[in-house]
Amino acid sequence: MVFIEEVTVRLTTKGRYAVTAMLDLAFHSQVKPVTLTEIAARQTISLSYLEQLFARLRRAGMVKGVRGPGGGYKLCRKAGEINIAEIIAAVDEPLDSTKCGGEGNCQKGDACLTHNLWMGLSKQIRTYLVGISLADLLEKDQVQEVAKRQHYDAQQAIEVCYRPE
Amino acid sequence: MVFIEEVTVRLTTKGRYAVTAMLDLAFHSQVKPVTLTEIAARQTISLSYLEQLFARLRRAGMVKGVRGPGGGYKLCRKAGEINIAEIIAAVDEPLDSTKCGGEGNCQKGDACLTHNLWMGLSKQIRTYLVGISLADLLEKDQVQEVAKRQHYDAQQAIEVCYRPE
DNA sequence: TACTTAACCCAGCAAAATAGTCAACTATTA
DNA sequence: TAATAGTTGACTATTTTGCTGGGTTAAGTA
Repeated sequence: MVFIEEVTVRLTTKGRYAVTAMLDLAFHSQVKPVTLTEIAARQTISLSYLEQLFARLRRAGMVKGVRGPGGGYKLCRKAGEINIAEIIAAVDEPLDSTKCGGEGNCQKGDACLTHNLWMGLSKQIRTYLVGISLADLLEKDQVQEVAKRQHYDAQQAIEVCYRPE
Repeated sequence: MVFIEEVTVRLTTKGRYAVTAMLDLAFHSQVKPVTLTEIAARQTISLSYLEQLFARLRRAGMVKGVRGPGGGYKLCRKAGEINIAEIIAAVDEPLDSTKCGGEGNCQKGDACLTHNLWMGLSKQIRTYLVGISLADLLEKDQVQEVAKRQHYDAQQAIEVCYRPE
């Protein structure tokens, strides 16, 4: 299976709003749908801005809108099956970030070298965030464990070589 | 001991430029200082923008400028002692991110709950990035290969620019 | 000393992203 | 039918981004 991976992770206030809102939703929508008005009030985010964010989250298949009285938003999947990276990716524009798309025009190797280094790091960060779900965050105790485990894994992955002085 | 920790990590294009430039510097400044003009050319970042970024990196005590001919920038510390989180923190404005600074005005517990969840995650991400140094990135296997090839190119370029005495 | 180099500093500026308002719609429920 | 709440789009203000261009200052070199 081949994904066109979105390697570049941006972690802006926009993403923070989205994650915060999704956390709020995951926490409150277990009984009934949650209106954006409620989330807006609780998290002090403007309603219209939330509407924009949730339009994207909906198109990404992460939430479902229920119209009419008693309606609101609910999660399409379980909180454990929604990770942080996809929330951020849903609200952030792709912004391809590769000045030399793939290979082509980077004759000067140095540019591509550093470029690839950054892409590698970015991918690591992404992998890290993929490993954290909404449910992980809601169950605080687990979070710490998961975090430690993933930190270790990631470090292994890049073959850290700390030189003692 | 109490630190006023900068918990919120922003990962924007600005931070990417900074990390990319620092990687370039770490890679090339082992022999002599590297000019911003060189980095600008290699990484296709405007010189003036690099100047802004390096002004911050310098104030953060990560790089040192050497004036005059043969000058440029060099790292203040070893590449293994400079981590990604501090590079990003140096160029990004603090942007305190806490709407309820500490405790005060969050009577509604839900808001603070979600807020704390986010802060917890943000802190994890920060911890993750603190654990990755410039040296870690440079010491990846694939890098070394490319690096060897490029060392020749780089030398050529230097000999072209600077006439050997 | 004069010249060059390159860091350092600053004012401003266009484009983009951010965050939000307003208004009109549609689907659902009571 | 009326109220609710999602859906959509156009439009605005503010901030950030990335850059241009003009300097000044320190350190080498002829």
